[in-house]
Amino acid sequence: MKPSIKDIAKLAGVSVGTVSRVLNNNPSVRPENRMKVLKAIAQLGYRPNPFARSLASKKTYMVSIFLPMLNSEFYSYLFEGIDNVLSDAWYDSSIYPLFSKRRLMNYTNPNAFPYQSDGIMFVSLIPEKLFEGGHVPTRKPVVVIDARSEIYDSIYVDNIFGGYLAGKHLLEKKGNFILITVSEKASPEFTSGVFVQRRIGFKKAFDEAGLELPQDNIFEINHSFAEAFILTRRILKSKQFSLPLNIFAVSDILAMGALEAVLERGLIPGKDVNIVGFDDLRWSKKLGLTTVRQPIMQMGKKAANLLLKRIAGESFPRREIRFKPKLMIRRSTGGG
Amino acid sequence: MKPSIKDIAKLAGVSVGTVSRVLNNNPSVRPENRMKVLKAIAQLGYRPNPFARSLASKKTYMVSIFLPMLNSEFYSYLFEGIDNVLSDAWYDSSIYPLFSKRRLMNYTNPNAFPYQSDGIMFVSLIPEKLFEGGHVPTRKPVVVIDARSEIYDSIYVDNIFGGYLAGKHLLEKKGNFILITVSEKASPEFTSGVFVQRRIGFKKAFDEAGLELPQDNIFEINHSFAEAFILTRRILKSKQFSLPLNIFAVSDILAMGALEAVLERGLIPGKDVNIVGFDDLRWSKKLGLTTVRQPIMQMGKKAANLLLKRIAGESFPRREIRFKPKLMIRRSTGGG
DNA sequence: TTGAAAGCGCTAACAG
DNA sequence: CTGTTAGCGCTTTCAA
Repeated sequence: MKPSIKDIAKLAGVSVGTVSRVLNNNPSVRPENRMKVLKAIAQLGYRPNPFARSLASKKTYMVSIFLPMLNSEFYSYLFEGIDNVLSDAWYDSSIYPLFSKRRLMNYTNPNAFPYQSDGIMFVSLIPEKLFEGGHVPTRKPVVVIDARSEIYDSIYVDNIFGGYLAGKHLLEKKGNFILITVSEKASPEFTSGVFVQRRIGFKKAFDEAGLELPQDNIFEINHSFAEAFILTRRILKSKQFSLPLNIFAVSDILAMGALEAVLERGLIPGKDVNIVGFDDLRWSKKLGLTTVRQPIMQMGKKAANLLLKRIAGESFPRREIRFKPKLMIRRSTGGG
Repeated sequence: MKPSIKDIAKLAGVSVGTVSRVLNNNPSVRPENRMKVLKAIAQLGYRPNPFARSLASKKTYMVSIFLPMLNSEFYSYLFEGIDNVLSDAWYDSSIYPLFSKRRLMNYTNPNAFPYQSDGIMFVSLIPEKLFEGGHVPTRKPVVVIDARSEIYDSIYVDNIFGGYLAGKHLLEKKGNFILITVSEKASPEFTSGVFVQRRIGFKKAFDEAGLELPQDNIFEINHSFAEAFILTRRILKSKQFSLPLNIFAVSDILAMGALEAVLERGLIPGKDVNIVGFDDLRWSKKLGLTTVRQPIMQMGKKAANLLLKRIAGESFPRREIRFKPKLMIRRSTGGG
């Protein structure tokens, strides 16, 4: 059987109290005893049982991360940022995908597993929309990423401004304007509203220019490369809009789909059709996609640091950190 | 403070033993008492503390899933399958991404968090390569998915056969043959070898046909849409190979990149260039990509069921389940 | 600086 | 069927 703290105490010839103290870096242990304990630990390959530990101490050195889904590069970067700072602080993290009512039900219970962690992160999810009463059913610190919360600390990019940047840039071009966005109506609780905000910003640029974006020029689809591709192909085929065409797709995934359709028709991106995306994923640069960059990894780091502070018990007013996005001009709108 | 089992016992006027019994659906509780307990539970909104529970019972009703990364659609489907059957059995699951030595280090400790779960899954990872000694540092049941293990139960698709199917199909075409594959040398421990196997199968088709695939026709890149795009563009531009060209890309992601490059050059997929991918992700069909289909969700379900059996203590020889992949012929090779 | 002992919240004999 | 009680493996007073 696995050795317990008692075995270590016995082998080291000290009490369990002392072993516990060296385990917790309590300075009041005679160096001599500390050595004995450490030796015994090494000898038996002992590792403390985290559940027992946290049952007694109320600490887990764990952070739980809730995400709406797993299949976007966005979350890889974000996680990388989060994990970097968490690891430095000797925290581990685990991920809980949240994409259905059924899954959500599990997390309605204040004693659900994820809430045993010292801190919780919600990514691209708004707790207020998820739980009745608007609160996450836990007293542990919560920070929200890639979405704005009224109750919890939140870290996100200024999506309205991002949409605005995209609009301003495209409005320098001639031709027809099209917005490809994502319908968030199907399961609004699992959605953060970022797409709506990008759209608002985009429209704002039009307002400023005294122009209007007709309803017919706005297309709502699911968030997938393929749907954007199909849609754009249909648009180009139908000749419903004359060229040049200027497309703002509310994410790089969508922009890529649009770009592919443009290429398929033998049209020239940046000339016949201008395309702007949002995110600046790793491949966007390589594909020459003009896009609105989010500092994804930094957001992750910032969020992790903030959560760590809350866990440490630091008390300060709810913090809301809004990053400024940046327009990256590339070939898909005739840039470098 | 949160109510504990004692509070329930007191309020219901029974002992903690009885409360525990109703919590665990032990039939030997008088219905009358059961009702009292249930009522008290509802009244105080009581939920048992999972750590205390598992400390005493050695059970967690949790499964830990290790993945190499998060950004592929493949894992979404797989997780969906897994989660379906796990949820039915009242199990919850959490995900631990494994992509760096540093992260791996955490999981070298037999008392690490993920190993407190009742069962462990490794996806696209080979435990034998990950841990010294070749064993996962736990006695909990382990099942391996999307990779073959010599020690643990494993569920995967016959990648060699899949590659073979792709080869056979392409060999019906005229012209030059190209293989786009993924280099797994950079961090071999975090890799399962599926790409190598697909390549082996592909070569086998050539062997059978008495043909050879020259080294110059094989390209190794990272697993990304963009790299496949860039590579294919370069190949097409250089005119190093005359058309028609027949490309097998070892994943749909890569195949998509290749397809995009083909379109960009104004060439016709299925005529000038034939492309075959691997996976059959959701959008592959929409894009008309010929590909080798893996029954991803079924694999997830199968794996979860197997793990559940192991958790239940069923003892049977190590099981190895190999699914047969299926070729889906579409426009990218001139199909429907 | 240390050991003894009382929990943390629960399960699982055991006796009745 | 039920109450009592001894743990699970650890932390944290409290004295000494």
